[in-house]
Amino acid sequence: MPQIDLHALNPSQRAAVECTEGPLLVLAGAGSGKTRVITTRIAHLLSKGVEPGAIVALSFTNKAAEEMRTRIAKMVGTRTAKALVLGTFHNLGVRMMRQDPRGFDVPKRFTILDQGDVYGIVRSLLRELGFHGPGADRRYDVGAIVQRISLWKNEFLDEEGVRDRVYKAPPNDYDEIASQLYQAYDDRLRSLGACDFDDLVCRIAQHLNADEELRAKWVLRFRYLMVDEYQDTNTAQFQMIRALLGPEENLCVVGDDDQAIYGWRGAKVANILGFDMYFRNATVIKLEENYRSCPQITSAANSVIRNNQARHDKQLVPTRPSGEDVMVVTCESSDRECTWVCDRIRKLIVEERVPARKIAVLYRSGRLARPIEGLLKEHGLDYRVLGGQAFYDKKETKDVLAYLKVLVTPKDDLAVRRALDTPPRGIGRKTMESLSNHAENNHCRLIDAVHNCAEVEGLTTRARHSLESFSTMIKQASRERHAGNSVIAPLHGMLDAVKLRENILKETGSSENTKQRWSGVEWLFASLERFEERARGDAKVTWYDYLGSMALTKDEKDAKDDNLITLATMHSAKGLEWSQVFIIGCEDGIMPHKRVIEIRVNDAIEGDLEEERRLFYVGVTRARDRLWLTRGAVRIDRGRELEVKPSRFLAELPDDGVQRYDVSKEEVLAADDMEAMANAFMAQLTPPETADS
DNA sequence: GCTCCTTGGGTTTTT
DNA sequence: CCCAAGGAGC
Repeated sequence: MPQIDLHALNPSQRAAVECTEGPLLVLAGAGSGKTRVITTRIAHLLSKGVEPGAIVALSFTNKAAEEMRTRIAKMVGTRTAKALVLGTFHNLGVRMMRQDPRGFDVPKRFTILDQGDVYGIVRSLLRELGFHGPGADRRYDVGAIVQRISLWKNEFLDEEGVRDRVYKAPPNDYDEIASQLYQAYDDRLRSLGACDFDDLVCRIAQHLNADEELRAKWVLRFRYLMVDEYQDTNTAQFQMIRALLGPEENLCVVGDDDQAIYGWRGAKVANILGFDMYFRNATVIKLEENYRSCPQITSAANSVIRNNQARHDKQLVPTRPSGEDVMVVTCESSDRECTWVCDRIRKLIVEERVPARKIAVLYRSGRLARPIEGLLKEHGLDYRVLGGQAFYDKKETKDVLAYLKVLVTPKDDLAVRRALDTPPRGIGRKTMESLSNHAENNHCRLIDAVHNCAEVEGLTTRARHSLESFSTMIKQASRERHAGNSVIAPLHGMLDAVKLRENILKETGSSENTKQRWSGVEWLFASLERFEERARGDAKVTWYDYLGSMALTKDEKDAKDDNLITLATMHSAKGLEWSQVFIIGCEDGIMPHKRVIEIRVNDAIEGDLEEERRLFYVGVTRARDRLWLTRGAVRIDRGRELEVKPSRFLAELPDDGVQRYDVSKEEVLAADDMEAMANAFMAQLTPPETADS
């Protein structure tokens, strides 16, 4: 039995661990030991004899889930930890669908689309429906449409519901177009036999709610549910949880409404704000003791977040002794801000001997990182950048994966299409159209149309030749694969034949960039090899499993061990902490962001000032020991210079424990020092008649 | 069909 | 200023 040291916990933490029955809301302030409570609670359930397979713990990222598993494994052993149902919402969704495809109305072997696939589909629908392409009056932002479709889907709207909502709202091109695409998009996914990420949650919720028998089956299996980062759940996720809940309602949610920063992608703070209204018998436990930051920082955080209306009343109570004051630093320009911050970092590292890994620069938008990156490089300081662009998969990885899929799951039309597309081989829109027409008319897959290209109508000789050699290549590789019982050599062969590497080289230009890109491909091959090794030992492991897990996992090379300065958006900084933190660009228009203050047509969601404040709060609470909030009086934005006001959140900081500091004045002050000293000298000779009070 | 240039748009991101 | 997508011209 696991050894759990309950005495290492404070009273509220212990209460959260020991409250195992019925609905429980744990409001876990920043730095309050949340993960520890979750893991200990699971260990406690196990020690009471609950089957590991009956405990479900859901989180939002693979990383969070992984961390949970490692920490639990340390307490209860790897064996037991493995038996827990522990993962992301999407992960659990896939597992359930795989186990019972019929129940959830998906094909036996459905594919999972990632962001890039979805963009591609919406882009081609836009063209097919005449919104893009010849005769179109303007170009539309694909992302704005994808976002709408996703938001609507997560609210379980059908076509009619969407029309209703759009009809009621003020007229907006994007709502209009997205509503017209909504059904077509869903049809397209079904004809592809595919699910997007939203489906993995929505369909579970919908089918469990519609089918009591199906629901009963799953409810029997899962007896204790836990959800981490509950403030980030959306409507679909809430419905999924609710549907999995048995009559005992053993649901423990952990989160912090003050750190809800994903409203723009559909998260509903209302889920956590209204938890104790929805579950009337819910226990509510607040974890307010903060083990992370010094009192100056917690007090700054408290003082800012107090200004939000919609929140559970709570505070961060510091447990650490007094430290350094929070610094609010004003510079005359964004350039000066950049040099000042980098110089301060250099001093921290060189003079104060602070390890680089303890330092972070946080910002509202990725663009602000660039000048800092440049200057850090000049100083010879190494850094890593979190968040930013890498969110939809790297092109080259997806290309290689497409060729792999053509080999192992050739009925995947999207993969065939992608492989045909890259690198360019004289097959364009026209040819592609002829192929998919043929496939549709003959009720076959795209790959069959390629192999039978002799029968496809409307092809140029050139295109036909190109298709023939593609087809030969695939067949040859496929033979090799079966002969050698491995996919690696034939895959390499294909990639060499189409000169994919050379193509990447040509596209990227800079050689450093190319090296980096190709290293992603090498990583992929290494993972392929590991997989084949595993599959040889276990016949149940299939390519289908591998590809499914690829769609849901990223190649995150954890640079935790490297001693690097961190640059991060405040969004991607959530859940992390550093000893020394700089938050740059503390200006109105940047933070809060301009688009929150003034709404634009392609914004699907109304800007939320309170969410911006929460984001600032998240940034502030990342700091353990020292915090600098910096801004410029002038910002160089897209080549033009703009006068900017200080962030309105700076005015919400307390006077105690905060020092305001003007970089330009300090320089002036240095010059003025002489004069000040002279004055003091004079004052000594002729004391002032009145003293200020 | 491919390449280069124009055009328009620029917040945050996980699965 | 900097990037990506689409269209014109080859």
